[in-house]
Amino acid sequence: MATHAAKTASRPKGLETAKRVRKAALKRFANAGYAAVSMREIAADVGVRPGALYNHFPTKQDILKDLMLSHMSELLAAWEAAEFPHDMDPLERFVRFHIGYHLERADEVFISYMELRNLEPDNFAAIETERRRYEAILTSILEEGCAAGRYRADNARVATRAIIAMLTGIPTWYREGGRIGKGELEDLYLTMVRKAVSPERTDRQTETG
Amino acid sequence: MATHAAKTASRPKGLETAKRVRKAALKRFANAGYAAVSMREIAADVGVRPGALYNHFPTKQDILKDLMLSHMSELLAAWEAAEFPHDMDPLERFVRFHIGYHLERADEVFISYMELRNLEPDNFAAIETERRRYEAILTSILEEGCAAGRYRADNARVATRAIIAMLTGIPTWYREGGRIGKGELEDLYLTMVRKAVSPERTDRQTETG
DNA sequence: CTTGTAAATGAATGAACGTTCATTTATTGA
DNA sequence: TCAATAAATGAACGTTCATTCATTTACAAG
Repeated sequence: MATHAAKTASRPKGLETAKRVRKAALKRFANAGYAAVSMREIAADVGVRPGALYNHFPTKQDILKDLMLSHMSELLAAWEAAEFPHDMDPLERFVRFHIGYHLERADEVFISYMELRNLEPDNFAAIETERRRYEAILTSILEEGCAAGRYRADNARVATRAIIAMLTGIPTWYREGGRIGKGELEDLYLTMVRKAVSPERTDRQTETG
Repeated sequence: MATHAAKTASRPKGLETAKRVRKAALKRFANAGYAAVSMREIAADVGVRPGALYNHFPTKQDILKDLMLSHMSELLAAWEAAEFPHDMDPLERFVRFHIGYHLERADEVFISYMELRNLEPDNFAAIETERRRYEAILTSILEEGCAAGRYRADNARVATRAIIAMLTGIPTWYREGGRIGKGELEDLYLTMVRKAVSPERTDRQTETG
């Protein structure tokens, strides 16, 4: 019996096509949103007939799942592999890494938090697990820094979300080649993040009132 | 001649129906995304046949435009109308207002930055104008505070975006009735925001390196 | 009580959707 | 060289889509 669908490609040409499908879908999903992109559009980008896509991905949903899952695992792998000057403190490492990676992979990042609701429950849960793993990196950094008295965050989990939201918002407005350079951008955010979790008192306004 | 479409309703029953359409579309768009919601679903929620929707909105796109434009103008109006203790400083006013409003109107807020790409160019431009107006409020607060020496932000426009991204991220994870109360949440973020733009030096790590 | 018209119906439009599949074409290992 | 099968085709599947419109129903003003 010749099973028809869901058989993942294996020969070199097939792997090449699958890669082109991922690339085309990534761009389309990032620009128009998953629900607004048709398999026909992706096929046209790849230069293939719609039916051929099903030699490489069993469903449209699986393309999205593939993109999001591989993004999250590549994000975590990139953090593990990242190299920094030996005297750079952990918070600076995280901020610089996060900004750099999110600017490089803007489409993947965008999809991974815009299209969460288009994931079926199982796929959604898998992504959420990875996301929490990434957040836990920053939470640990903050907690250790607080324990050592270098930082002060009243609630490390909340601070984690605040910082990540702040950094992840960058690609929505920042454009390379504009007024602000990438290094300058990193410095600006690093300063704000450091101050936000600094141990120094700055709430004089409320006490003098 | 009986013109058929795009005639906005006027009688009491029609205004009532239009309101129900907005309400149903708001919930659906927020939960599933504009592109994934059908006019048939909205009509079913309202308790009406699909064709009847066109007595109140000329197209599906106009429903989205209506929701987003009225959200932005209501946001700005709410800021103008907001009342605070007379001795509360402007930054605290903004932070508390923003968090409170965004938690109250989570669906509207969510749509207004998730569905921007589903807006036709004219509608998109109109929304962007309002968004910039809102950002300008915070930028002014920061610039005046910096001039007075109460705050220090190396780049007020960047700080504005950082703070707004940080605050706007709250509704993606915060749930009322959970471990953290709304007042406590506001306090946590207020502390971080104040520190992030505080005039005090906190970059000892880089200097001792 | 009639009349104008707002509002809703019910059925239909053509187009687009994701997916299937018998078939053809291309490539590879034996 | 040839059988096995990966990969792509082209056409079709049933379904759903946003929208149109002639018709009916409901209501408010004269």
